[in-house]
Amino acid sequence: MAATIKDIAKLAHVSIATVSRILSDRTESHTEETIARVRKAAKELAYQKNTAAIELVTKKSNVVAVIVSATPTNFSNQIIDGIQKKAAKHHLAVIILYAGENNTELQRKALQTVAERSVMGILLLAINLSPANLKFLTKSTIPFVFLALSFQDKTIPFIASDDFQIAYQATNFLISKGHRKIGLAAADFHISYTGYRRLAGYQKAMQEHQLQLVPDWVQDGNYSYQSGRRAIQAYMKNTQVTAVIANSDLAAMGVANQALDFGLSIPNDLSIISIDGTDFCTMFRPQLTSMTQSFYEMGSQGIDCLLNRKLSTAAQRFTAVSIQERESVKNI
Amino acid sequence: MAATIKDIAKLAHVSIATVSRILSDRTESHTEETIARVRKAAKELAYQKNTAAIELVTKKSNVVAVIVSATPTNFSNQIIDGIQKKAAKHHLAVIILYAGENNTELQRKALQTVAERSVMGILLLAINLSPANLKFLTKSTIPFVFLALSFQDKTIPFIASDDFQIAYQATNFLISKGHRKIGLAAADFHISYTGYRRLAGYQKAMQEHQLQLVPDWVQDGNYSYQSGRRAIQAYMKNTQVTAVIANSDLAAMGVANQALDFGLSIPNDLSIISIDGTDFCTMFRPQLTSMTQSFYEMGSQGIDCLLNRKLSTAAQRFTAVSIQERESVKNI
DNA sequence: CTGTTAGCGCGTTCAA
DNA sequence: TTGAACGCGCTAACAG
Repeated sequence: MAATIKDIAKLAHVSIATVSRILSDRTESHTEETIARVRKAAKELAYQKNTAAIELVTKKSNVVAVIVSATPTNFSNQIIDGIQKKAAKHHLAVIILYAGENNTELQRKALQTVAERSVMGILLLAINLSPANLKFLTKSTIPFVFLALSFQDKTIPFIASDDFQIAYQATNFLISKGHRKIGLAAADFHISYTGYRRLAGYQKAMQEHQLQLVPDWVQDGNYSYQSGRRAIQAYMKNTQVTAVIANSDLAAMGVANQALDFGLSIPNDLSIISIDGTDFCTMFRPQLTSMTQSFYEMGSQGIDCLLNRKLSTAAQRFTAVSIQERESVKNI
Repeated sequence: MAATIKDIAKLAHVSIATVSRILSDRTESHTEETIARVRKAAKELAYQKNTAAIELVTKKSNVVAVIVSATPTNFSNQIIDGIQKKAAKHHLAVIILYAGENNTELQRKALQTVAERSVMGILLLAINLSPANLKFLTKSTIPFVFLALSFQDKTIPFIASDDFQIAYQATNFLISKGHRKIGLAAADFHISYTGYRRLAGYQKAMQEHQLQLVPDWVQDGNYSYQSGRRAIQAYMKNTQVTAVIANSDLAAMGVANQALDFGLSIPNDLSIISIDGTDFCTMFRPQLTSMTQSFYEMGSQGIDCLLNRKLSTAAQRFTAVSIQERESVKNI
């Protein structure tokens, strides 16, 4: 079977303690000759260290767990990319677990899995934890940070965009283009803090410009493609809206396609600004103007945060958002 | 710190062996009363089992590792979904590791990570392993299966679509619609077995119909959006092609957009059939006709395969492909 | 029905 | 500079 340090010790005629030291690069006080002999033996036996044993004795782990939702978002890849790159720099291994979409059971299972493995930290990508699961997490002593999701609670660490600002700026942008009747589509305004804040940002901008707030212009959803379609289906009874803020790129595509299906032209009949700014914005026609979030940065900072955390500081950070003008918003 | 079975034993006034048995549901020979007492104590201490310790002694693991490439494909989610569902049924935990795109270094690192953890199996999603890494994997005694990628070598287990058939059927479909000048775009025909087989299927179909094989109609690439665009850029010098087979949905979108940018209409001026059939086919306009692969099924069967493998049987299975007619192919 | 004991593979004192 | 011995938390015989 797999070789152990004991085998190496035997082959190299040294003690296991010596092997242990040398293989973990604690070579300060060892003969060049011994070191070489041990290394050679290790290679010969194709030695693979047993992480379970190491973690058992050191009570440490160098893997960070990323929990992602199977949600219809597509920015996860960018975040994971950021996580991956930064983690590699610090010699951390990263494992990813799926937790379904608002599935308490699956969330619990994922949390359980990582807790049993005593990972060094947990990154939660756009995961809306149930209260019970959140409590489980906070009690677990494992450092964690939420990514791409913000909280009102000051004790929960997160790295995300300022959702109020996103919607506020998007609305102002549309207003600056001459729009007065602006829809807000496909977010869970009454469920998540994210949705709540975006609604607030939108309302603030509208009010600051003495613009009418029509309830029907705000269409609930879950950031999905279908949510986007449904928003336009609802607007149809009320074609006054000249521009809509879609709460995800996927939703924006749904909005656009349903509008197209209704015979509307974009952006001539309807302007769209999308929130996220992933690659799909340029792959769709017309190319989607977007409020672009710094997903890569979120992932990268997530690792930093885990590394620096002394188990007490609850860091809450906002990453930059910027507006990318493409083809889906028209000056009217 | 975290409670151990020793703590529970003390609290419940039993031995650690009893605790161990009860907590792992080996309750056959235990008093209802003891069981209750132990369970209560465990709950009280918020006991979390230490997986590292368990794996150390049992030399078993119930986690399967999935290695995915950061490649510009988008079907991974479907495969992972299939893996997840089937794994849950068997009480397996799944962890996912990224291995970059044809990055030997990252591949090695991912392989190393899972080898050190002695997972119970490895699923490789569309990963083109370097020869050295493949050798490392085969020597490791850990069961593995490639997903969405086939091999000529009969000893390498995989579950994938029959790439020859995919291209053969796609080509025949186009021919049945009246097309004679058919392009094949955006695969790595001279690098991967997948590309090689698809090229062969295409050529076979063309030849069977006495159709001309024009080298320029076959455009190399890497399944990416940009590959798709480049193919059309190349065709421009040679506008004879009336239909193209795009080797991925992303590539198909690239093909379509570049054609659009050149002023072509789809499918009037150019028909497109896409290989993959993910959600993007219906989110794109015109909706993409596709050769749809059974990705979910691949993931699901991948777990079965791992479970049934006696470390010797090299299973090679093909999953179904079907053609979904949508809007991007025109009868001429 | 339950307890005792011996490791699993490794890092870490403490001596030598 | 090196080695012997202990223990991390747990399971698996083997007693009783």
